[in-house]
Amino acid sequence: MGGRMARAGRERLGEAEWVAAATRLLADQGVDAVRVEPLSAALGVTKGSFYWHFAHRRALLDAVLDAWERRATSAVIDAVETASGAPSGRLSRLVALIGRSRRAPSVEHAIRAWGALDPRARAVLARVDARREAYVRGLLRALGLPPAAARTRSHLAYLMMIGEFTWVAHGGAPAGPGPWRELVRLLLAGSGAAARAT
Amino acid sequence: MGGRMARAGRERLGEAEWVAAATRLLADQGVDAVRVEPLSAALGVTKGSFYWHFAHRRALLDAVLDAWERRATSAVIDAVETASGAPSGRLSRLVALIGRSRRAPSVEHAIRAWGALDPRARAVLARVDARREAYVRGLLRALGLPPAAARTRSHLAYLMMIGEFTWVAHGGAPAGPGPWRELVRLLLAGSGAAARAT
DNA sequence: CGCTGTCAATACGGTGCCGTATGGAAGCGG
DNA sequence: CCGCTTCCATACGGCACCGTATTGACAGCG
Repeated sequence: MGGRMARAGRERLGEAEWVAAATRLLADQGVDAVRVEPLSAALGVTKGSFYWHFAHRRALLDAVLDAWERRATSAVIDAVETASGAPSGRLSRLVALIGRSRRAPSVEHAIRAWGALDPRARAVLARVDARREAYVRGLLRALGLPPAAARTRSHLAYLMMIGEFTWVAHGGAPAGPGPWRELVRLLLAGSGAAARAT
Repeated sequence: MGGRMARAGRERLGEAEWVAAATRLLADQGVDAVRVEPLSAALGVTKGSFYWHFAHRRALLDAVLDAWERRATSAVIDAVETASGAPSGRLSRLVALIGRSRRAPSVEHAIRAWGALDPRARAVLARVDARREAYVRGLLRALGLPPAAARTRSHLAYLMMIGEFTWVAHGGAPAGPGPWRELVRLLLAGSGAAARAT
């Protein structure tokens, strides 16, 4: 049949490109949409290429999970950590970060939906969640909340963040800065540090 | 709508049974698992039966959405009517209701995941969410919160409920009564009604 | 310049599912 | 009994996708 005219200008693909494309597909069409043939078409190659890089579809999905776990655990916390200053500033900054960022929520939501079905996605989520929630709990402790309150409130805050991601994922309007500032105020209620939260 | 008698051994199926079975499948395997042939097998019939009741798969999915919307909205209304007494009691009762309920969270979470992909599921969610959130907002207003605070806090509370459903859907432990009581306290902080909240 | 490793195209068998067509079988009222 | 409606089985054509060869293009290196 017709020429495969050496696709002009296209570079050769590595595993990273496949994972990136798969993540994109995952974000806006869900796990079940990340299939090897459509994905190959999207990348402008055939699945003959795919099966050179991955043993099977599942291997790609696992690679997507791995990549996300690495990014999710480090990215946000690092961004906040490097921001200098007091815990209250970090908390506000962390919370504000939730509102911004355009693509991350949809990826995360897709993985959460996926986690309801797949044990491995579930395990990744468990690790990421534990880490992030522990971080928030530490901030609240540093801001003067007693251990019990820090624990329950950090969990409530984390649930809210999950809710926000889910909410915008199915079309809800992002909460905006106002509600998030209010959240910080509520979280610090009765801690003596409330007045100083920015 | 045909007769409604099904009792003994080999009962014939009506639209309701298909919707119920589809909802079950939706709850614990996601939308993409709601397929005609597996579903038929689960009901012990062939798809010849299915296509008598529904024009196509999509019609079944729409019926599932309709049924859920009716139940989801009436559940809130029931919570309103059943809980006698003061708004603070209603709020506590409503919040406590989130923790209990066994199957509802997984159905709701599945529909929320679905809503990220399908416009109709999205529309149903928008209506249900608007109703429920408006109800919470009304309670907060009745408890003495000014309009702006009632609005932002009801939204935060609603996000938290969504988060809880998602959380347990992928294996997280339910929050339990403690955090929910704490939530009520935080929501009413500075309203003058906080002390009277149960 | 051939060799070898890397990435990709083509072709194939197999599976699961959709939707249609058609022909009963079991219920009911005449 | 008949005939109509309701529910279900069987059989078929078609599509999308998985995973497996098998072969081809092209790079860098010896």
